[in-house]
Order: sequence, then C-alpha cells, then structure tokens
Amino acid sequence: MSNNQKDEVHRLAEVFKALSNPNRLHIFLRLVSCCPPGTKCSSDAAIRRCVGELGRDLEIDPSTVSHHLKELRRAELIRVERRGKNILCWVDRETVLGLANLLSGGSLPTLLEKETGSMEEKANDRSNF
Amino acid sequence: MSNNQKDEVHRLAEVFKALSNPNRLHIFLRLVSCCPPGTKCSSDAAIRRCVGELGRDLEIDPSTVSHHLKELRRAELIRVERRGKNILCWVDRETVLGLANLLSGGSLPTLLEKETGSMEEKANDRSNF
DNA sequence: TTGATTGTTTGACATATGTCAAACTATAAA
DNA sequence: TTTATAGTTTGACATATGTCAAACAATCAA
Repeated sequence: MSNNQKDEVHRLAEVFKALSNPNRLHIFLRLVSCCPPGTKCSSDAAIRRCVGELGRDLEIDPSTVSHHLKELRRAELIRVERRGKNILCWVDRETVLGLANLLSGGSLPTLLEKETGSMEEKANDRSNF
Repeated sequence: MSNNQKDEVHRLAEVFKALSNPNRLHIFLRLVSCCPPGTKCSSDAAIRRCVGELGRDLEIDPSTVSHHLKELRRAELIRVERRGKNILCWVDRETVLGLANLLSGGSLPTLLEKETGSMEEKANDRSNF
C-alpha cells in the first residue's frame, strides 16, 4: 500500500472525525440545512450564521463551540469570515459534495484533490480501493 | 430542541465516528470499492471479503481488525455472515447511500428511519436542521 | 476612552479510544 | 480425537478528546 494512499485515507478519516461528535455534528447540520419544508432553494444559497447563534440552545460553553468550529474548519467542512463583531460560518460545498460522491461509489481522489485537479480528470479517475 | 432530534443526531454521529479512524476507514473502503478502473459494475454486486483478507497488509493485529469490524457493524455500515471457517463482510448499501443522500442535501430521517418508513414518506420528509 | 458584545486561547481534568498480547471459541481437516 | 486455521474477547495502557472556567482579544457604541 502506497504512502500516498495512506495519507489520503488519513485525511479522509479526519473529515469523518470532525463529524463524529454529537454537538459538533449538530452545529454542522444547522449549516447544512437549507430550505424550509416544501420550498425550492438555489443550491448556491449558502447559509451563513454567526458563532453565537450556532451554539444557541445546545447547552455548551461558548469556548466549546469555538473549539468545535475550529475542528470543522480544519477539516475544510466549513468556512468562516469576520463580519463586524460577528464571525459568520457556512459549509464548504465542495468538500461535502465530495464526501457524498465518495459514499455513492465515487473514487477517493474526487474528494481529496478538490483544489488541484480538473473536473475531467476527477471524472476519469477510478482508482478505487 | 426535541429529545428525538437529539437522539437522531447522536446516532448519526456514531456512524461518522465509525469512519473516523484511519485503519477502520481503510477496511471500510476496501469493502466499498467495487469495479476496477474503467469497468462497469452492477450496483447490486456486493463485495464480500473475509476478516483476515481485510486486515492483510494493514500491519495491525487480528484482534484489532476484529474490534474495528465490530464498530462498523454496530454503526450498521457493514454486515457479516459466517461461511465455514471464515466470516464474510460486505457493506450495508442502505446506510451508506443514506449518508450520501444526507450530505447531498437530503433530510436526516432518510438515513435514520431506513427500516421503518416507506420510500414515499422519506421523499416527502423535509424536516431539515 | 470606557464599557459592552462576541468570540478565542489556555489550562486542567475526566472519559473515551486504539492498540497489542494472551487466552479463548468455532470450524474444518487429518 | 487431535491439530490447524480463522476469528473473538479480555485486560492493560498510552494517547486523544470533549468540556468547562478563566483570562484574553477584537470590534462597536456611548
């Protein structure tokens, strides 16, 4: 087994680990949620919420929320940006859809090389496990 | 936030946790892999491998492999069955595709109520977070 | 500048996790 | 029955993780 492959699996495991804590997952799901029941929604409409709002009614300390957001950011599952006193968060669609593709039978590099390879290269890459 | 919702998130977090360890994820990916590059493959062709084969060249103790498989089974990501001296493993497609659907923007219950609700009920359920 | 809001960092600690080794169980073959 | 093969369970232990509290930093309003 190549070291490169090991690294790829390791990186992917970190993404899953970021979603493995109930509180952290809850925060993430609030960002993933998009349209209210029955309505259409543009797939480009990114939901952005501030940190305080995300932790609200989860009954955990603000510092813990902050810690969780850092993990999600490290995994590239979300992105953040300061807006005045607040810090806005939204999901990184590319990473999330890459994950979905992998679980649907897509190849691993589709997720991991998201910033380097072209779409065509990704579509033809079938180096599965 | 309802207790029911909390339970659902908790269960989902366990599924992700099962994929959060590099070795365990590697084992899982070997089961997910299906067709060699460039070939078509029936989506119903379940890959089944025995425990020993799965741990091969991962350089971890057989007892550790066994432990990891138990976690994957607990998360309903794989299924197992004894065949003579061996124990065969294959992925639980329903759980995996449910995960993929969730990450593609589907609702949470699609994954979690996989054994109870009908397909139609699932398609109409938009109780997002 | 002072005070109020929002969020982050650090330190501490209890709990969970991954791993191996050794003992054990189940099946098949001789 | 005895032996070999395949996998599981248990015990032990080092490391990682989640959480809170307290101190800190950044921005805005008065």
